[in-house]
Amino acid sequence: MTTSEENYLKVIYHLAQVSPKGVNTNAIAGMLDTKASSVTDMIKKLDEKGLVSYVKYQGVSLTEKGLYSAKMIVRKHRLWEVFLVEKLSFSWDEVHEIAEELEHIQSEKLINRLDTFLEFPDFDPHGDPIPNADGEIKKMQKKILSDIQLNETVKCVGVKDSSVEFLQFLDKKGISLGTNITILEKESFDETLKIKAQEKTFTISNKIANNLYVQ
Amino acid sequence: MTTSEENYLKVIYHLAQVSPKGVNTNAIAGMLDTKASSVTDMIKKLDEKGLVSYVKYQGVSLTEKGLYSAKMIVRKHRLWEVFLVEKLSFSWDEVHEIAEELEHIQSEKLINRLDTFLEFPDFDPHGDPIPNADGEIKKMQKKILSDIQLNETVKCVGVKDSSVEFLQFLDKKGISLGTNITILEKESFDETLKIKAQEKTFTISNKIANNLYVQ
DNA sequence: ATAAAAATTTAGACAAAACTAAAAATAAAA
DNA sequence: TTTTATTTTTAGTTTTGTCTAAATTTTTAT
Repeated sequence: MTTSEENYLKVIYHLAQVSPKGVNTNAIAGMLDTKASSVTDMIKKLDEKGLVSYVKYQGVSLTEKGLYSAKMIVRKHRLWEVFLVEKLSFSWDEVHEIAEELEHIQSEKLINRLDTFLEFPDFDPHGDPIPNADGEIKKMQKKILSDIQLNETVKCVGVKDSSVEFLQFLDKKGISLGTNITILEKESFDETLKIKAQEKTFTISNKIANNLYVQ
Repeated sequence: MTTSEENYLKVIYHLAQVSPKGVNTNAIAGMLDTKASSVTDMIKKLDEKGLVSYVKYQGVSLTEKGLYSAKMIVRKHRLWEVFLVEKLSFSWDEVHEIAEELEHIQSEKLINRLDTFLEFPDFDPHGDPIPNADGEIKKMQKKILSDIQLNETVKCVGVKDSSVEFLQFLDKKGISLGTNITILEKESFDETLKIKAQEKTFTISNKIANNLYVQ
């Protein structure tokens, strides 16, 4: 499997979480920063290889084989992210880009040894679950910060948006995985929240609160 | 720089160690398992990029820029090999193939962090030197086992041939880096050596003795 | 010194993965 | 239900890195 094919599978996998009944061409093109026509070409190729099932104009979905392959790529990506943060002291906003390259290293033995070395982590540095060697994924029960009641205290367990900008914003506010957050005020007009985290009190927008997973 | 370009640079670097006054097309083709005509094409491209200097029919050599790039690729390859052996418990005959992929991961920060994590090793699992971040290489003084005198005891510090077959042969005999070897007999007719290693006595051919570095 | 052999380069072609522009199919709106 | 807009696909090109076959240069041998 080429790097390009792997990237397509991975993107289809992620998009299928949101739209399980067929991922559309334009969405894939958007994620891969490519053109719809290129997507059509590649999808045909993946269909021939039995990795996706594709009906013209009807969108695309992963076959069982394709789903497993996609999960293995995600597994590799997330395990490498753990390695980068835990062993090489990278911060959580630096690891995605590097893992995008590392996820394409082939050796299955390598990734399983890495898994052992890291002591079989269940979640990556952004709180996303790591599929095991069989493709099984541990679901974490989590809520979005905006759905938490006034005066409740919750623990940050993940981020929905893991862009560099968002992660660096959280760093600036002292919020990382495991940080306790208390809801002090809820402004119903603009959904702004006044919260306390790391002994500091400050206000966050609804956009921020929508992208924080808590427990 | 593409993976393909990097592979050419690396091969030119290795071949230049043996023939410093111009590496020839066919040799490169042989190492890369490709055709001479492809090599010519790529060499022209590398020449235009200022990585090699090339005169038609006269062979190719690395420019300063190309030499540095090549050393950085070798650095990455060998550091990853150390990682695989030291941290992921791979054996020395398994790591080359995987490192061939890992050496193309771009991030300079990654490789320097890895270097730190591994505590700045000077040599890889085959005894080959690891260039530092400036491209400097620590030379190890070493001899070939065939040049050692009768009754001397030496320590294995590297292998000239690091093919899977040779390394597995050494494993079978219990020889690894650091193993002490004593020359018990030298058969002048066929250059065969009777040696003692790991409390066992056995005979090795001249071909074997020529591929073992000792100190 | 010339002929034969070997090495190298050129020319033209191909596959993968992308692109542009145009055509076709589907979805949305009047 | 047409018409319009959007999405998707097709057709034809481009780039990268490779190939084969033919031409050229260099080296070796007679």
